Amino acid sequence: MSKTQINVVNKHDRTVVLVDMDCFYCQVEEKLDPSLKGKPIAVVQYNAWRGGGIIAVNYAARDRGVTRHMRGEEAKNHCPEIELVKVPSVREKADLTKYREAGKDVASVLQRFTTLLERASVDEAYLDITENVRKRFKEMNDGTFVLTPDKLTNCFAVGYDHIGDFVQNLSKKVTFKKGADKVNVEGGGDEQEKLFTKYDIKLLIGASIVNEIREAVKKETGFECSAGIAHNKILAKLVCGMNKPNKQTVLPVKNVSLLFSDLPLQKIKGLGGKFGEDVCDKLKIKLMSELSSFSLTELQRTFDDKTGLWLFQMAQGIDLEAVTPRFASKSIGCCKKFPGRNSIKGIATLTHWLNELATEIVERLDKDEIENSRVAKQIVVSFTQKFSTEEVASTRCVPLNDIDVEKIAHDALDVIKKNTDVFFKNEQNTVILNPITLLGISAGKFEDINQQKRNTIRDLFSKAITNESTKKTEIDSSEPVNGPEARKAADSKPSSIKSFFTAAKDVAEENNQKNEVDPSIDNEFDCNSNSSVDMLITNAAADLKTIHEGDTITVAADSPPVQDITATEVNDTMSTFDSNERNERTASSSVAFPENVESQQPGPSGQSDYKSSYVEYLRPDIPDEFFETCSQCHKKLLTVEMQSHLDMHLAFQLSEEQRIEFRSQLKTKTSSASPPIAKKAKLDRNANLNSSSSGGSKVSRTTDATGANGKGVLTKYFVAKKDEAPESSVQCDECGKFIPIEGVVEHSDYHTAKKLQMEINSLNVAPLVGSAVGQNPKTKSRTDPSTAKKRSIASFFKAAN
DNA sequence: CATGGAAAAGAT
DNA sequence: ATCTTTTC
Repeated sequence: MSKTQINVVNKHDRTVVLVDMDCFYCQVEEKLDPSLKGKPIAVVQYNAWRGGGIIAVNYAARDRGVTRHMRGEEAKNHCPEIELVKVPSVREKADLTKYREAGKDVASVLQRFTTLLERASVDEAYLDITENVRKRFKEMNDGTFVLTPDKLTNCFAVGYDHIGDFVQNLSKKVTFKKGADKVNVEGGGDEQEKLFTKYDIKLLIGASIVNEIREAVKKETGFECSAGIAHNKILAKLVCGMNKPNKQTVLPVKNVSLLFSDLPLQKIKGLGGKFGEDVCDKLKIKLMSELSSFSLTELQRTFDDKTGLWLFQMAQGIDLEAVTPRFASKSIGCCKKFPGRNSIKGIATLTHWLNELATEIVERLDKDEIENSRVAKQIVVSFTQKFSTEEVASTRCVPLNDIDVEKIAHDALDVIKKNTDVFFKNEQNTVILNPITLLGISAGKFEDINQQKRNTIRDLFSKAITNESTKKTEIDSSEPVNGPEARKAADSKPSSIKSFFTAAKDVAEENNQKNEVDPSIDNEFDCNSNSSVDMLITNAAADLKTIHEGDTITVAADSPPVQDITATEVNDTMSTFDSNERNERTASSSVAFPENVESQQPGPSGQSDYKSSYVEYLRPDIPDEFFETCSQCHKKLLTVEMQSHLDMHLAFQLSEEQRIEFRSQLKTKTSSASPPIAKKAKLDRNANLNSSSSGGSKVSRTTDATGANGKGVLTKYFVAKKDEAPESSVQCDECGKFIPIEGVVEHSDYHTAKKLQMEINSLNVAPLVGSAVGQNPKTKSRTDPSTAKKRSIASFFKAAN
């Protein structure tokens, strides 16, 4: 961490987890056939040719040198006793259904821990557990949770031989002081280092949560997984692979540079392909550590604006990409290759395979409609043709209105034919001139079923409805559109919903009264801050070195639980957001959550509401004396984070200057003249950061145009909210946010819908399914062992605190 | 002819 | 809308 350290907005605020199932397909097969347990196995598809292609290898077989990328026969050579499990073929095509189902089971368990779950693939998911960490911290202060060594089994910390060393290291630096509003870090070291320590505590607490998550996954699905715990997605992902299987790894902030010091650049997600190679070539480097010796300007000159910034940040371990909640995939597709002699040369063959593919997607779309209350509106047909020596890939889209095999297959054939001037070779129009080597059909552009109903109704009566009712419609539709959540509820169980609302409101009003009697926030700082967390950590550190499975170690029994620690104090202690995102403090005791205010207004979709407010997911409240005013933007900032903030201004200024220069260069050239780089992969991450020029209000006066797009996101970062704390608010038990009393019903609506949807999905609630979508006997009833633990709907609205 | 199938996301 | 890249 030398001079190149430029800190951009809150790089350590979040606690992000990547959960990755260990050799997932193998585990699925082992679960289905327990006799395979303990044996070396590999999952293969199409075992006709050379034993089939291996798509998964369990650890017993890996120990014998078997790897992916081998054919079944080679695997047998390395490990004669290996069991090659064949993935089932349906319609002469590999059928991955059981793995998808198993993946859903796992994700359903994960989803119980946070709604901020993003499925990255069939066996991987990102979780943002920032909020869970905050809650647990509160529990630790309350004495309701004790961080014992057994909560960190199978847990590793990058840079330490043993997780206990990490804990020990932390506990030496951290104490809680009476009346202090935040973690007190002692000893030498600058503010930055103290901040790091604070962030490490979050990671440690996160690790204990992840341990429980993985335990739940194992208990309820039988599957084992590994996890990475860090402050962002890329690091979580990176670190997840470091200890496997059935282990988890946390990445302490200050050890990022240690990790990068010998890390091949290609290991970073997004740099594994041609682009990563290009970066290495152009910069003449191999390791991540070498990347950090380039300035932002250099990187932006060598690549483009966005890419340069991304690389620059990545070199510091910064990745600001949000965990975007998504359970269901955005597209459903299938494809099949027909290599070499297998290429499709006749229309009959083509028709046949299009029908096979169409059959599969229809099957999957039907199921998807029931599970996710949505219908695809578009089909994308992909096909590759052989033109003598060259393979030419094409994709064409066609609108999708009814989910019908014949129709889809026909449309697909149609669009393929239309693609080439001369499609047929012979006069009978039966032989294809350019044989087809790949066929694919994929469905996407999903629309919510309930949303569709609303739309039709609105269309039908558009002339008749008043402005008022239009507004109402939009409010109703403010649920996530892309996500699986928050659907179907209103139509499938209206009466219940209504009673929930009533109950919710009652509870909320009650709670609000309580709230007003509560001691004010300002008084909280007078209460005795306990040292329990410190003790817990210290003791845990000491014990961790010698613990064994099953040991029970009680710590902090001597620290009396402190009752008066409030959420606010916890927030402050964990200081989760950059101060320029904070609200002005108000005289009232309520904490302002502007995103809640926004969410009650008619807006686009719940999804985008979420996205734009995501940076405000946590909104702590901190007394004024901890703030300073930034000389650049005049925003109030945490003193402790001022230096980082100023660095950020500098970074943005630099990036803006680059951009202006780049634009003026562009204008002098003709648009058609594309530099050789143009063909390169341009990884565009962090649109929000890039557009942040508008945030530096001082800097970007000249180029306000960019602001139009980026403003919505950026203002969240840079503009302090003005409105603020509703007089009376109540904390939502679900998400921890403070809801103005008059908005409780709408807010509850959102959670209720989510929960209902989850129940409908994960339990076999036949009546609900039947009434919402046409009865379908094929409806899969996945059993959810968590049923017993599931909370009652009513409890969602239990009074906060 | 040979990992193959699948999905996301960005560029244009 | 189509093509490309990346990843598992």
